Amino acid sequence: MNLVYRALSDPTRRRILELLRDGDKTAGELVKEFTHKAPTMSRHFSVLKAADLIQGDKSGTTITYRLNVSLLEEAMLTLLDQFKIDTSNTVGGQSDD
Amino acid sequence: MNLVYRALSDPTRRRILELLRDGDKTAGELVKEFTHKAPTMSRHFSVLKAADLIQGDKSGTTITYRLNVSLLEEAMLTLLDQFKIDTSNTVGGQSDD
DNA sequence: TTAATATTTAGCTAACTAGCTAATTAGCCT
DNA sequence: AGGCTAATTAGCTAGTTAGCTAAATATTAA
Repeated sequence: MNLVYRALSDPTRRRILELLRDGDKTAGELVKEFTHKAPTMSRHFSVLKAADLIQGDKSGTTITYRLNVSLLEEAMLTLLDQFKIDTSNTVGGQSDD
Repeated sequence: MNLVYRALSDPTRRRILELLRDGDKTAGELVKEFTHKAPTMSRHFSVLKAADLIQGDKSGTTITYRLNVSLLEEAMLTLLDQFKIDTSNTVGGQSDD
């Protein structure tokens, strides 16, 4: 869980996750969306992978990254639960406590 | 918002927030709950204050810290929203855009 | 095998962070 | 004023992190 917090603590990594919400992207496509150099982005990818928030599928020389939606959701909900926050007053939420 | 992520990225600070969920506590009371020295804890308090997650009320020589529940909730919900997570379908849900 | 491309790893630096001790500020009490 | 307590600020160190360039790895194409 700590890896998830660490992963989310960087704005570049949060932006990567947002971009992947709109569909899978290759490492190169993601790099183009930022001003950072490829090696810098690569390390961000591995931090996200370590937290299990994304997953990379290698095909030939390109790696396509995919958001691990369920794990991100789970992480978020665990986070909410940790602070006992009731989501019933938001989009589609239901009370349970 | 970045300050919130930064604040949440440290386990000691998350634990402080959890403790404050159960009621207000003075700086000294919080210090006793950890093995860290007072100055270390004090800096954690100021990080949490900078993110507006807690609030300190000084009365005499003691400072009572209180969780800023609504801001924590808001931060969490903004977080969920950023990743377009629907809290009604919990884990393994469907996409919606 | 050589070249080209996609991506990562290695190795560096500057900036940041969390911990510490010592010193400081501020209020209370006699 | 002087001492006591609560808490913070100052200043240090060790460890971590995010950025870079250069080098390595791996795959495809000629």
